[in-house]
Amino acid sequence: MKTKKHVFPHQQCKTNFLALRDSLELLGGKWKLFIVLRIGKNPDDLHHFKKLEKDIIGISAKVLSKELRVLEENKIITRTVQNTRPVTVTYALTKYGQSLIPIAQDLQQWGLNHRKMISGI
Amino acid sequence: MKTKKHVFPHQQCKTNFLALRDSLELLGGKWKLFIVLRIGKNPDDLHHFKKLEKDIIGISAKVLSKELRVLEENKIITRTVQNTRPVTVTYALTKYGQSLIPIAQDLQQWGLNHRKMISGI
DNA sequence: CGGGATCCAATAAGATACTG
DNA sequence: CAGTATCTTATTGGATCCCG
Repeated sequence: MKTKKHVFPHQQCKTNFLALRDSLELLGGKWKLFIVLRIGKNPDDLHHFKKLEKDIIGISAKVLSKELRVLEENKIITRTVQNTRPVTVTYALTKYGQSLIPIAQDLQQWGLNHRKMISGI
Repeated sequence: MKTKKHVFPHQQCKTNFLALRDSLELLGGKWKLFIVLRIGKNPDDLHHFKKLEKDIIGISAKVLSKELRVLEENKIITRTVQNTRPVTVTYALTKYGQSLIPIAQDLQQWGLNHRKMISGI
C-alpha cells in the first residue's frame, strides 16, 4: 500500500515553479543523473545491474535498484529481461531519456568550473 | 564542531564524475535553485529574508537560512547587512551565481516537458 | 526584521543476509 | 545474475520558542 506521498503547497503556484520542483525531485537526488550519464555515454554497451553497481562507485544495490525503478517509471530508461538461466537484465536509455544528457553535462561542466572557482583560482 | 562530513569513495574517480557529484550536492537539494531563480529573475528588487520566505512557498525559515548560508559560502549570492534599526539584510545573486540561471531554466523547461510527457500526451 | 536553538518526526542510506 | 528483506544509523525537515 502506497501512502499518497505529500501534497506540496506548491500545487497552488505557477506551473513553472512546479516544473522546476518536478525536475529537482526526479533528478536532484544523489544518483539518478550519474546513472543516466553512465548508460547514456556508451549507448552501445549492454548495461547490466552488477556492472552498473560496480561502475557507479559508492552506490549500493538497494539504492541502485530503487533509482532504476524510478527512472523506468519515468520512461527515462528501459529494462529488458532475457529469460536465460540465470536471467539477464539490461538497461538502456530511452530516446526521451537522452534529453537528459546535455543537462547532466552542463551540470558536470558547471561543477568542474565551480571546483576551480572555489579552490580559489 | 563540524564533523568531517563524509569521504566519498568517489574521490578516487575521474574528475568529471567528481564534478557532477559536486553540482548535485550543491544544487540538487530541494530549494537552492528555486532561491537562485527567485533572486535572479528580478535582479533589481531588494531581496529580504522575510520576502523570500513568503515567496518561496513551503520553505521554512530554518531551511531558508541554511540554504542562503550555503549559497553565500559558494559565492553564488551575496548577503548585505544595513545597520538600520532593526537591521535590514538583502540578498543578491553574484555575477558568478548568474551562471546558474540557464541551468535552472533548462531544468524547469525539462520538467515542464516531462509533466506533459508523463501525463501521457 | 532576521534569524539561531532546540526538539521531534519522517526519510534516506548503509550493512548484511538471503532468494529465484 | 539480479535483485529483495530486514535492521540500524544518518540526514532532513517541520514546529516552536527565543533573541538582538
